[in-house]
Amino acid sequence: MLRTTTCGQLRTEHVGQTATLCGWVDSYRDHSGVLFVDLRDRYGKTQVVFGPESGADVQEVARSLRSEYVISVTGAVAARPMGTSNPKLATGEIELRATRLEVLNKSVTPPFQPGSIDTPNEDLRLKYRYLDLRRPRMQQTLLLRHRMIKAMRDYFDEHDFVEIETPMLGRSTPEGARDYLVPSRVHKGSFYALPQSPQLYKQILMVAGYDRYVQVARCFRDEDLRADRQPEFTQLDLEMTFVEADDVIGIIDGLVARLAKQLLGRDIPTPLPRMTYDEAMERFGHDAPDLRFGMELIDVTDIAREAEFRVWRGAADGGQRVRGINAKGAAANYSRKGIDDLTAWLTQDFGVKGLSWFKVEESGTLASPIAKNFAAPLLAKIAQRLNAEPGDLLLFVADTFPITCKALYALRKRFGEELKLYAPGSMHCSWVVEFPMFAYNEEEKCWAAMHHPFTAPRPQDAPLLASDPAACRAQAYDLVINGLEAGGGTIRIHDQTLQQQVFGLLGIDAEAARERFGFLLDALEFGAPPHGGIALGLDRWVMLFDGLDNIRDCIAFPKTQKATDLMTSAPGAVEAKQLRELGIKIDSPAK
RNA sequence: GGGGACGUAGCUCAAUUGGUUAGAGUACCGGACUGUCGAUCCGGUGGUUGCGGGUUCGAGUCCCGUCGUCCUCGCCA
Repeated sequence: MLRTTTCGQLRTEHVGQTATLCGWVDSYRDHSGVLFVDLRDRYGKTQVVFGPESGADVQEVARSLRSEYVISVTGAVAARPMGTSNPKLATGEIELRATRLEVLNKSVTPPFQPGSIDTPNEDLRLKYRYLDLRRPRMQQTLLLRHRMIKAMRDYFDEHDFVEIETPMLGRSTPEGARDYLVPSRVHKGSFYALPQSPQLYKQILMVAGYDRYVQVARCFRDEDLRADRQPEFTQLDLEMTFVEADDVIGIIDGLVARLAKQLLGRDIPTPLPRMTYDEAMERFGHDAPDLRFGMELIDVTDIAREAEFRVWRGAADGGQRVRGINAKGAAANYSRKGIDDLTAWLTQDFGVKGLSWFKVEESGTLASPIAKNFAAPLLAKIAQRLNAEPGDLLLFVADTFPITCKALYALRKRFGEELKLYAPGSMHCSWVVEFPMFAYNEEEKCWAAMHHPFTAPRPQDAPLLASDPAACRAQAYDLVINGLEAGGGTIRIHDQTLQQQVFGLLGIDAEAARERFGFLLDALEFGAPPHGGIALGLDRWVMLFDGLDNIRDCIAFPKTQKATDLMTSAPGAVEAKQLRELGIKIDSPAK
């Protein structure tokens, strides 16, 4: 070992000992007669002192040290002189009085300093990721990530889960997200697909009798990125045999409580609350509601039917909905212009035709350009329904149910942030259950699976498959943390006949089903047990547990929004020879 | 594919309504300093304002295009 101690280790109890530290020069302060160097490694920072007793030679080398030089220092651990301890450092009571100094490696002047307070722009951080990852904040996150994965593995091991790896090179399935494809050299013109999730393999493992499977699984989806979406991400994937939805939910409840306690020192009572999909859409307009604050969606369609206001009345009479939210005390926060901006945003992003609004005046009356279109008793009804108080801002959308959901969900989310309706560190976990089996695809004029085609309907809803697919509910459950889908799973179909019926509804005929999932259908015929599972979005969990607002900060080497890696410049061109071997011709050459 | 924000010194930012030689902090270089810890003090280097066009007497500022980063809609079973 080149060191005896890390930079986060020494305390007053070590005073008098000799220690050798290695690390990066975080900062240096040259006072001529005495020099200070803060030495950093991932364990912390220790102040190293080069005084007269260090010797002229050592002092001279110390004077040449610059940011990010890698050095090894030996010296005596000493208590700092009275009044010079630094409470900001864990090692702030002591310092290392250097007697030996070796520069292990120099550094060119870094484009930004890992020890600096301000964070550089993200493109720079990504290009020099090795410098960015030296920042204590990043190290904290990656260490939390490690501890989380470790705790998860321990937890599942205690519950008899077996970790089994599944292939990265699989076959493409047209359902779901766009696949990342890998060309086959041996079979020219054929492609592997990187897994979107190990879904089919884990089901096969249940058929194979492994009873409880878990995997930290890398998954790939070639879709456009978001703050909480990367093309390459990690799932904590699991599957269980002889279980019902409650069993899977119960296991995850236990995991959530364990991790919150172990990683955050926080008590989360279980069982976690549950809400049906229908209730979530009605009360919050979304299947992953942020329950850290209220501001629920309120329906006023019945009131709209009596209104003079044509926009409302027309919508209500036409079978659409009029719903709104009460932004408590926000009337003063949003000027006429501010509300116009909200309207423009909702029009652009969600296709609403307009935004109706009222400000509640001191007298309790509703003020708005559209107020004249409402008889006084109706205004009173609206005020009462929304629990309006002076200073409140009431906003309404009159449109189809899906559009009112999207627009009001977005408004509610935005108000939650802008009006600071929840404490910064707060965390709320819950389940949304009883998802519909199918969503009708208007463009393709066909049913699509809400989760995936292997999801089992609730037993009591199985007859609806034939009569009313829209009403058929799945044995599906999503874990929601702070308004983010943190995981989702289902009980699977283990019966061949039922599976065929669902394929039929999805427009997958027998031949196509055999072509794509023949191996699974075969497996279902060989004594497939009832089974179900869930996949947790591990990157998102880290993000939520660490109070971050984007997934890139939870991943050591993430991609940009255009799915490139600024450090390695991936993706890049390949040699013509490589393409020839694969039998691939490029249509439009890369720039 | 659509909408939006941003791009100025190595870095973080400023620059009035289009108007003189584009500034500050920090980093970097040199000097001073024996207890600092975001050290301090003195001096200095550092700029094709992302790139390309255009409008104008004059463009960091306005317009068009393009590249990059981010946010977002579509998309993400």
